[in-house]
Amino acid sequence: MNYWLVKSEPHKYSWEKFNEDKRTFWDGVRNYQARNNLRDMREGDLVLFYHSNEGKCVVGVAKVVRESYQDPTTPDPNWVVVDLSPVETLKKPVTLEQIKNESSLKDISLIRQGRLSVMPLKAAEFDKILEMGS
DNA sequence: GCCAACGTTGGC
DNA sequence: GCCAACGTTGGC
Repeated sequence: MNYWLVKSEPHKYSWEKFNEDKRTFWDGVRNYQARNNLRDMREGDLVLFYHSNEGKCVVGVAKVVRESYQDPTTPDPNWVVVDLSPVETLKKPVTLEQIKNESSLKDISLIRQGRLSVMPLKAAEFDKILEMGS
């Protein structure tokens, strides 16, 4: 079981919309490192959902329901998507500021590599953020 | 809206 | 294969 964090701008695709849809394919990744992370996702892996720009907080947990396949929005075979479904909404969103202030989370990619939109998390980091959000 | 960070592209 | 130019992301 692996853990991940994905970013979405809420006005582009929000957690609320995701919960209405119940399932979505995660498209729009056009960065090789993020793409490689998508390809490493396995069915059942858990994924934190982060709102960038507006909110700047982790708002919920999703899970991988279909492993990577050709991005249906482009014929370019370089790009893939995965299918995700919502699992639960955090009682309290965990803000970027809280994460920055938490010493055990200072090494996560969200902070160290701000522009990456799909990143792996260690189990301890994932658990810590869930704990902060409950 | 600005700008820093950083990935990508293309000329040499 | 280096590196300057350029584009994109995302925090502020």
